[in-house]
Amino acid sequence: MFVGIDVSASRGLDLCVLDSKRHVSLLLKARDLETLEPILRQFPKTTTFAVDAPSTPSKGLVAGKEHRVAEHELRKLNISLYFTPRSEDTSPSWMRAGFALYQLLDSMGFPVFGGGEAGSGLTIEVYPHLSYVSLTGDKRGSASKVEWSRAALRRSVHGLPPGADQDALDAACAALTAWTFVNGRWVAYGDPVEGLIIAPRPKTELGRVTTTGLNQLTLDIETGSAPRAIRSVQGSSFADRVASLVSQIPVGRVATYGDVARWAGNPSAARAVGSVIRNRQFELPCHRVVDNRGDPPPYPPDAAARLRAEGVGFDGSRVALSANRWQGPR
DNA sequence: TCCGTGACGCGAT
DNA sequence: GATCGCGCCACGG
Repeated sequence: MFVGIDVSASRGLDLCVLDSKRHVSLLLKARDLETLEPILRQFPKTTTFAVDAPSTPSKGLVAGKEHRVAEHELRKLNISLYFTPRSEDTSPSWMRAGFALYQLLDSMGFPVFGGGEAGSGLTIEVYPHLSYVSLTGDKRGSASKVEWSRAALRRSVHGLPPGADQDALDAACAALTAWTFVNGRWVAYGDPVEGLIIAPRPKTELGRVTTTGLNQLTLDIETGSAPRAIRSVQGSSFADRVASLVSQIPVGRVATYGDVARWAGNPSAARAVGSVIRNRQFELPCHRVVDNRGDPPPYPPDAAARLRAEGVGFDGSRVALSANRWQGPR
């Protein structure tokens, strides 16, 4: 289940629920958080929430600026958005309402996604305007904002009431973005420390950051290096990220191709991970990367024996994944 | 460019 | 389970 929430101080909160087929199953407005809370508590643990509001105040990672890394990156792509101040107290009321919402969701067991593995049971920050741009590939032509929004959602969201206003559309857009997140069709902007903004993966390239963005950030997490305002290693390729990740799998642990793909920032590129590893087989501990069922790789020929020697537990000819799977960088 | 190629993953049978 | 089909995607020729 995918829940999008549009936060506004004056007009209240709009909530949209999408099922796995992206059909609107619920669309409502709530006056405030107290009104919404009992409804939120009814969603199952596998729900993914998407909130249209900043998840955290700025921490000053962008040198000399107040706004967050995500806002800095998006502005470079010509997408304007709210600037989040350094302190919660100086934030506008709708932002404070948003912070409270994230806090509530966290207490209910839906923490904010901070990099790493995408999936359900999380809360993501979204920015509907950005999602519309990703979906349509344009920056809104002559159409009015509502028309543009509705058109952007038409192909992807089913059962949207014709009378839906901008806030409702934004909530639906947020829910759709949650769907793309769980289904591996997303990109992230920003820095995990200052909040990641998730958007559907654009059909047309918005800018270089979209493709190199996530992994860079994943690498920053994994190396434990201090977060940088703007990732400096522009050149790091998917292959480099894969190599870096594989080389970090500890002795006695394994990862799946899919795991590596997710950590490298491209959840659906498991297959490509295989080809990258093959190209660099001699420089990597590639016996520690197994497939989804735990079958060891074809190279090196003694992969299984090596894993046993490292203490990895087996179930027949397959690695017992649940007990030996590496949890990933940080 | 464009196109074929896998050390994948998932759902259906 | 075991297989199969099909979608995915970074690479390289």
